[in-house]
Amino acid sequence: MGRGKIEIKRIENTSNRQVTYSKRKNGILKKAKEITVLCDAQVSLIIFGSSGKMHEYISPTTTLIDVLARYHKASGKRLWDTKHENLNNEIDRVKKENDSMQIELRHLKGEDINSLNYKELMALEEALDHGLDGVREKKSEVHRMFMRNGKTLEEENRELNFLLQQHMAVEGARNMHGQWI
Amino acid sequence: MGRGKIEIKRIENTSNRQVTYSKRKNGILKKAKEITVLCDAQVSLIIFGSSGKMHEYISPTTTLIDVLARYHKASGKRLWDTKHENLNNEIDRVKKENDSMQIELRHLKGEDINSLNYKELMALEEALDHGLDGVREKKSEVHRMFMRNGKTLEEENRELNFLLQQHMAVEGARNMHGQWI
DNA sequence: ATCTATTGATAACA
DNA sequence: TTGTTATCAATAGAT
Repeated sequence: MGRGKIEIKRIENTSNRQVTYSKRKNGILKKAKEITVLCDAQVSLIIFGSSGKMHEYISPTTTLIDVLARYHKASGKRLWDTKHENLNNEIDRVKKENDSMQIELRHLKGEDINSLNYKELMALEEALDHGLDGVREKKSEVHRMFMRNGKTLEEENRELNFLLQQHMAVEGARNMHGQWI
Repeated sequence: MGRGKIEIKRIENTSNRQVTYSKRKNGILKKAKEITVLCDAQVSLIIFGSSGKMHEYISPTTTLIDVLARYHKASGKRLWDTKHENLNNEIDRVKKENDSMQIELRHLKGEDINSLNYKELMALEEALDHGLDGVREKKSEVHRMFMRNGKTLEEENRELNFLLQQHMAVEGARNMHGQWI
């Protein structure tokens, strides 16, 4: 329905495609509104263009939620049950991860190790030893850092003391002067 | 667009309304398919006629679920109820738990401990020491158990050997008997 | 965006 | 419903 017939296949020219999208999108929205009014129909229309921008029309006599509820009833297809299920699966997945970490943590703290065999205990000991090495090394590193800083602070302290004494000396002189006048 | 122009308002004649509904419904579905193909669009179209019968079109490149997810993202409107929000909260909660355990685990393994202060490092060292004590104790306990079990096995072995010798003696006697007949 | 020659959709009718 | 067809509406290509 235009200056020439077109085949219904992807329009390769990008700008033509976008223009056609815009025109036809308006056309469909208009048709949706019309059938709503003319025929008491309820329409839910959601369109995403290739740019990703969304356009929608929901008959004013209903809501998307309501349409989806009716869709569910009419088609039997699950919509948010599926969503629901996915969320539950996600929770299960994360909780399992959680549990195994929980167990590993307990083991590293020496708890719940009755069920471990000798080999596992050896591996655990090794892991703890390794961790302890790292922590002790870092600890002494921090300690050294602290000592170095402590030295600096001591020096600063000395300097501040020196300045304070100078200051007090000057103040003392001023006060003496005041007394004399 | 027919033998006469019509106003866009509810068609009062029921059968006319139904005929128009049927034709226009087909028209919109066709348009939806066309824009999908021509313009790489994704369309979700759900129509309920006044009879209550549902018709739908979802672009084959997507699913209704996906469209609804994108709708949620694009419009910010919530489609899923409190239940789903609760599930999402649960996921967040568990994931946070996960993260903190992840961190604790790393610390116990001597990883990512640069950000810890001296006090924290001391606590960590203590925890590791304590864990190591527990593991070593259990290890030696298991070792002792094993040794004791080893002894038991040795005894069993001795018994089995004894039984076997008895058995062989009996079999040998039978065979000898057979030869004699 | 806007303009139109054409094609496409459809209202009335059968 | 389905089909036909005179008309109106949508739109492809051009500006």
